[in-house]
Amino acid sequence: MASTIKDVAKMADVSISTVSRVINDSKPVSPEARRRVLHAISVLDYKPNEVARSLVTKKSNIIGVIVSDIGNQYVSQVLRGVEEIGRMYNYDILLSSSYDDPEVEIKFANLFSQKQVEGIIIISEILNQKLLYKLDEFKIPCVVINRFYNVDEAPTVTINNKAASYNMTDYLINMGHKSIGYVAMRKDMDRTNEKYKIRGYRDAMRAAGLKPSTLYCEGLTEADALELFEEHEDDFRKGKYSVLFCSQDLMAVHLMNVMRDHGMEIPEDMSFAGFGGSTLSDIYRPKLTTVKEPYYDIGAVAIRKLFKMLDKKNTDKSEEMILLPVEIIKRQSVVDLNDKK
Amino acid sequence: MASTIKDVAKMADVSISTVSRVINDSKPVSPEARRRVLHAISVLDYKPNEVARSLVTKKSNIIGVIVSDIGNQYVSQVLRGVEEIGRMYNYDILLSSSYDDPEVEIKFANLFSQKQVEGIIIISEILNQKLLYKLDEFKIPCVVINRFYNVDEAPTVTINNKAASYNMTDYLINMGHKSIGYVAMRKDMDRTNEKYKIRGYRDAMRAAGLKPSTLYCEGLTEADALELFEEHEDDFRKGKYSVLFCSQDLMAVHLMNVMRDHGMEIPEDMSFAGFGGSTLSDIYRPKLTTVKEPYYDIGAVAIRKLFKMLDKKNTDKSEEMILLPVEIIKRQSVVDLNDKK
DNA sequence: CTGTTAGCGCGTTCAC
DNA sequence: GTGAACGCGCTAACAG
Repeated sequence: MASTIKDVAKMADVSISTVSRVINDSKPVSPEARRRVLHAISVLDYKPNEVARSLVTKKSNIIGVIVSDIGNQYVSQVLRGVEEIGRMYNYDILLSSSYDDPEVEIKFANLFSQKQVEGIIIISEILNQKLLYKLDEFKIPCVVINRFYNVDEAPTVTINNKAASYNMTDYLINMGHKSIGYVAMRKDMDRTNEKYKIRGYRDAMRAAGLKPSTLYCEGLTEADALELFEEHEDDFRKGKYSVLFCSQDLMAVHLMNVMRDHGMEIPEDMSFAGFGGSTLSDIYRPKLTTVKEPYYDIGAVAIRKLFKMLDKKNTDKSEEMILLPVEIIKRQSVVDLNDKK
Repeated sequence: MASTIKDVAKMADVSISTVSRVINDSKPVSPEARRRVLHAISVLDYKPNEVARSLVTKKSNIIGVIVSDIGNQYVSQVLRGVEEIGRMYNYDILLSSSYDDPEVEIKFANLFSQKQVEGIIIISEILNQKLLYKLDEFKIPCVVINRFYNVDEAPTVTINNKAASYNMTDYLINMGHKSIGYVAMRKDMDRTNEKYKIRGYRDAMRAAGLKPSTLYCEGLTEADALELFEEHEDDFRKGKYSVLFCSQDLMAVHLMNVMRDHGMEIPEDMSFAGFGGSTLSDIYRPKLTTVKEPYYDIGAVAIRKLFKMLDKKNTDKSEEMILLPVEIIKRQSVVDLNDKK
């Protein structure tokens, strides 16, 4: 059995209050007593029981994080930021993967509240209103990180999808491209931030007097890419598009693969731009021009926001949305048509 | 303020003991009393405070996981297994990234022990004897997951690196390759499991009457790959090797990139095999033949082992090593030389 | 400066 | 079957 505050008190021949005082440095203690306590602590290798402490102080120093899937690259990058900043403030992370099941998320919220977490961060693709409602009911502060949805019920950290998409499109135009196709996920349309990305693309095209054209893809698998390719093969061969701007890096890579499999040269026959800034975009050849999302920063900002809410629980009720800047990474997957003139 | 057991007792007009009994189903309670308690619980939306509970039962239902870097693909895949199985047993995961700093790992071990975690899983590249010693001192059960080191001080879950490497080499030989080069990380040699991989390769080569040849690479970056290429360019051009078996997928991919950049055709001029089974290996073209490590299973088995240790703390002191089977994934990066005959 | 006391919320004797 | 009382390990008044 580990030693308790009592053991220390006994050995140092003081009361437990005095021990508590030197541990927390909460009240003045005579040098002599402090010395004896410190000595006893080191001899007994005493470490305060945080559970008992939490019970009385009502501070667990734990943040609950509910993610869709920890195995997801995007999620783990964000989590990195959350974890590191949390650590700076002496907070631990209680982690759970919901696999995007709303009911499971609610179950976790319950569990976490029972474990007395002080706040919760949600990294999820789905929008779980019921969960937010529940958290509000529990009075547990909460910050949402979501690539897809805009949430009004809680502070959210994300990027300005529309501006990012606008800027990338603008860049492509500056590279001399006029026939720019946008590849979007069909299943994510309407309900998600995808629509903001598309809007940015369309706005940029129209501002340049060009005609936007969107292709829809069912999912993120290679098969989905193949399907999209076959559907539009004629257009691709005829050179209807000089570049495809894909709403996700992975889709761009799959499409490049498929086109190559069908004898097209990349980027000569078709330029590509992605969205995300995944490590894959840097490893693949040609290196993919893409919109780099600041994953780490998103996590870091989110937990900082959470701490702020913890501080002044009453005042800062601003359920704002924090938008982080993105970076357009210019690589070889986009050919400069200006050179050809 | 959330309601407590007292509130429930008051409303149900029973003592807190009775409430506790129906919650834990620990002792018989009259149907009538139970009904009233249940009703009060639902009305008050009462949920037991797990912190208070832990304090008295000495069971936190929390497992601490110390990882090198949660942003690492390998780590997050393993964590998935840990998390999911942990959940099945109603355990939560307290997560922290050490970034491979031994001192930080020890700090976490202390923190975790103060938070009364019941066990700890370590997913790290480094071998931290001091940490293991400390955990032993705390009497906190611990399982180690390590791709590189063999640990004797605690149960370890890993794969049979030597056998895996042997089998892959054997496969390459069967594909008609005779001049098989092995690419290893220099910095990981000797101290790590890398040596087992090399041994497997060498044994397989010798068993087939072939001469092993190892090339050393400094690290995992593209620059490292380039350096290795330049160092051995002559050999590569002269066809000294028909295939390179790389100790990590990423290195294989970087090397393929570099060789292509220098005008070589892959896999025509050089076949490639990797180790890891990363998602990248399936996305890259040509798809990479590789040894697929069962990341999820490794995590799942590790936490199961931990639970076993928690069960019968005294009996199961076996500090064994659990080896999981791997799979050789045959893809297009290795050409079949037998066809050419 | 210090020790005594009263809880925090809950599980668990031990009498009734 | 049930409730009163104690204690888990600790912090926070409260007197002194």
